[in-house]
Amino acid sequence: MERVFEVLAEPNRRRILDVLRRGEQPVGELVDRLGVSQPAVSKHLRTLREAGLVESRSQAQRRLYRLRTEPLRDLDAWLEPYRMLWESRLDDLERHLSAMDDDHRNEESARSPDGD
Amino acid sequence: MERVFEVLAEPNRRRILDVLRRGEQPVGELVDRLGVSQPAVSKHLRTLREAGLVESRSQAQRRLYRLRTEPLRDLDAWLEPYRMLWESRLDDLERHLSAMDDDHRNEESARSPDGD
DNA sequence: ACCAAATATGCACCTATAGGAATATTTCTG
DNA sequence: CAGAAATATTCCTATAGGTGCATATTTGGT
Repeated sequence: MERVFEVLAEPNRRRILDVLRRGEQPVGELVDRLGVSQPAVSKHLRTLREAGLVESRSQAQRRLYRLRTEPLRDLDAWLEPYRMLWESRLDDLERHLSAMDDDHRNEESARSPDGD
Repeated sequence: MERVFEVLAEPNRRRILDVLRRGEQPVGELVDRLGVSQPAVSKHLRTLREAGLVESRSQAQRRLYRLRTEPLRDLDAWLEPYRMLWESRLDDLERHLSAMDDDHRNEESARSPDGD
């Protein structure tokens, strides 16, 4: 999980994934679309591959890269408990309460029933 | 978006968010639970705060921190187009096709109608 | 006002990483 | 096998980030 975040933190890598969302692409295509040097793209692809975010196959001298969704599913899974927070509007409630009167409150309303 | 990924890449910061999911907490509580030095926790909290992932209010000498879900919603939104890929099982299809015959395919099947 | 408690900040050190330029590697073509 | 096309790797440098330690800051109590 840590690695996935680190890898996705790089803007050009996210751009690569964006492009690959449209389908398999050779490296040169990515170089053209991103306007980044070929070595830089290759390095990012290596990083992405090692993180399992892309995979490649060879076609003559070219390497065709495509997306792998598995790590993104992990990310989605990581996000899930947080998603529940805003979907249940629990955070809205919290924010509302604290916005009303920030100084005089104590912590009663802040702790969920599931204390520890 | 970039910043959110960078900030979430740090394991201790994710652990902080995990704890805050249970409700507002003072810094000392986080220090105890994480087993990380107090200055380290404070710095992480600062980073999280600047990224909008937490907010704090003062209660006497303590600062109570709580989660902010907004950046996580952004992350969720970023993830959405990718989620569509695996939910529609499009990625399975791609992988299947390329597994069948890796060498003889050309790029017709790789490009989406929305070329650029 | 002074001391203690809780938290934040500054500094130094180390490690990881992105990018550029040059070069190595792989694979096709003839 | 030679040469070209496409991609990968290496070396270098600059920069950012995490941690520990010491210290500054804020706030409450008496």
